[in-house]
This record gives sequence, C-alpha cells and structure tokens, in this order.
Amino acid sequence: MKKINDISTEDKIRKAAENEFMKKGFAAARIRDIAVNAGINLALLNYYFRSKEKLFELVMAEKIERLFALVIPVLNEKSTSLKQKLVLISEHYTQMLLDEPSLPAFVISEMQQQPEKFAGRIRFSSEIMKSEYISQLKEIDPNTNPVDHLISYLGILIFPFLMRPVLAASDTLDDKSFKEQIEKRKKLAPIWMGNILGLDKI
Amino acid sequence: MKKINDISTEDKIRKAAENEFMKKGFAAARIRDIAVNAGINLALLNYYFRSKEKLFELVMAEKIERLFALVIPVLNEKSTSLKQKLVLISEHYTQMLLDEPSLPAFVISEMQQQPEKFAGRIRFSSEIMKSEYISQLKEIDPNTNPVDHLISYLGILIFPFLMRPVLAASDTLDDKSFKEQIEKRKKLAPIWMGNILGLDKI
DNA sequence: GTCTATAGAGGGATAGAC
DNA sequence: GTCTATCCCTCTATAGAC
Repeated sequence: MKKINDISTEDKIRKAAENEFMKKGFAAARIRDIAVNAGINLALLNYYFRSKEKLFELVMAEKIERLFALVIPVLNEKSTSLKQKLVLISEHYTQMLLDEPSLPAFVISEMQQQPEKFAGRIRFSSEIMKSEYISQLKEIDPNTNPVDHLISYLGILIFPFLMRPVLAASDTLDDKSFKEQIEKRKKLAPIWMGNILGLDKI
Repeated sequence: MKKINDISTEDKIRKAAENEFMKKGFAAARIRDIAVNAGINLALLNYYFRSKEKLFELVMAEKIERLFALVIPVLNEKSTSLKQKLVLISEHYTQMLLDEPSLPAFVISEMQQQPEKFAGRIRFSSEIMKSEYISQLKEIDPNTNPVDHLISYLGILIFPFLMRPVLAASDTLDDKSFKEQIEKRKKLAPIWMGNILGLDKI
C-alpha cells in the first residue's frame, strides 16, 4: 500500500505500457521494457495483468474510446448548428491529436493487424445514424451520405498526423512548424467541409 | 536454374514476403512462414536475402514507391487542367487501393514505428512544389497552400481504407458494398476537392 | 541452389522466497 | 506486493552435407 498521493503500481505499469505499445506496437513491444520503465520488474507486471495480451487490450480499449468517442457527443448536441458542429469537431480532434499525435497510427495499424480484437468494441455508425447531425444534414440534402462525409472530414483532420513522418522526411519539418500548420488547418477544415456540403449556398 | 517461364525462387520468396509483411507488419512477421509459403526453407531464404531486415527493406521500398509516386506524374502533366488532375488522381488512387487495400495502413504503421528507415527514401514535397499543379493552383488563389490541399485530398481518398476495419466492425460491411461505396467516392472526391478549392466559382 | 540440423539470443511467463 | 532466478519456447541466422 502506498501513500494516497502516490501513483499506484498498477497505474505506473499502465502508463509505461501505453508508452511502449504506442511507440512500438503490440508485436515489437517488450513487457520487460515496460516493467523497467514502470520502475518494477517482470514478475510484478504479470502479477497485476496476467499477460502481455491482457495489458495490451486494456490500453487499446482506452485509446479507441479516445479516438472515436470524441465525435459522438458533438454530433448529438441539439443546440448547435451544423456549421458549429463542424467547428467543434475540428477543435476537439486537433487538440486531442496535438496532445497525442501517434494515436491514430497506433489504432489503425493494430486494427489492421488483429481485427478480431475489435469485433465487439466499436459501435460507430449506429450511434451516428441516430444523431442530430444526420437530421441537420438531411435538411440540406436528402440524398447525402452522412457517413461518407464524416469519413472525409475525419480524413482531413487526421491524415496529416499519419503523414507526418513523410513530411518530416522530405521537408525539414520541426515540431514548431508542424504545430503551426495544424493550427491553420484547424481553422480551415470546417470551411473546407462547409464547401463540400455546400453550406454557403444556403 | 528454372525453366524460363517458371517463377524464380527469388521471386517466390519476394512474393511470400510481401504477403507476410503486409499482413503482420515487420515485428510480427516470421521468416519461417515466408519460407513455407514460398515453398522453400529458412536457410534458402537467408541464402538469397541475408536477413529479415534486408528482405523487409526491399519490400518496403517498392510499397512506398507504389503509394506515393503515383501522384507525381499526374501533377507534372502540362496538358491537363486542374480539374482533370483531380479526377485522374482519384481514379489512380482508387484503382490502386482496391487492388491493394492494406497498403496505406502498412506503410503508415511501419513509418511510425521505424522512421529511420525512411529518412532518405521519400522525396515528396520537393517534387510537388515544382509541378504544373502548383502553377495552376496559384492562378486560382496565390495564397493557397498546395501541400495542405494535397494532404486533404489524399486523406479523403485514402482514409476510408484505413477506417475499413472500423466500418466492418459496426456495420456489416461486406466486400461488395465496400467496393460500391468506394466507387461512388471515386466520382465524388474530385467534386468535393473542387468545392474546397472553389473551382466552380471561376 | 537447396536441404537438415543446430547454434545462440531473447522473450513471455511462473515458482518460490521474502 | 515485490523480488530473484529460471523454465521453456520461438525466432533469426549459420554451418555443413548434398
């Protein structure tokens, strides 16, 4: 038992596991390294979490939530206009991604490599189809495909973070100028999406 | 020595390596499995390619080329309009991605996990900045950021393939309906990008 | 060029003392 | 709860016969 203000051993391991898995992915991650970075040893890690797999699933569940659940409350909000929703989504995602830039690549690559693990865990379009956002979109254009548009919007917002290694390899793109570029895109993205949806024509 | 029409051992290994690396990523891939799927054994694989690392780099180099180089000739073409370039990019990428749907997730995740290997290999924005596409874009709006727009466009085109496991997990999205959706997006994407760039206002 | 056999290292997991 | 020591398996890579 630790002092109340101390970080519990369990949380230290969890935190170290996040770093390791996010940096190297499941297959390349070493639970030995997680233990060292948590300041404990291998046996104790297994005492708390039973196996590498179980520890990974815990981390992953939280990351998925963080990546996808962000958008749901915004889409459901009754008091905001479509335009406002676009602005809010851009702001929320940009902030979260600047805080955790490698989150999308991590989730995407693990989803690709072990889709079994995600079977029950993602409820995406069902929640979206019932949202306020859909109603507002249908008002503008009854034939529109809302999931399609949302994918495009998330692509615009998230893709720069996936391409960052490419940009960094060709340009000399340091942290500062990347962040500047992202801040500009944060403002532009809802306008672009408005153009796609034809919002200015109303 | 094989018959001329036979696939050489080297190519059999290469092909099997592609499958294995694309499916599991570098860290989880097993050269034993590559050897088995190539119809040979482990020792022979090392005889041809020296090491797992070297084999991987060969595969990766080709995949990067396939993913990024596709867009360069289109951007450089002097005889096509901006609108036509958008259509061509959409068509080329859609066709390539339908042919090899897991290519982007593979490249992105390996880039993230081992950026060292890509240092010299990607020349992206330098080639783009000199292209015909840039001149045409500057005519419309001298203040536009062409790399930014290109990232958005590639995001729109590529992101659905990265999200596919998500879509498959929530909907029941089979191969056929995914392909239909992509074919629709192929036609819509250049229009959307035209809206973003304000092409219809000219 | 192609094989069998094995060296050699590293990783996940557990036994058992404290 | 936490540690040290170790088991045991799997993987890459190579030696050496054919």
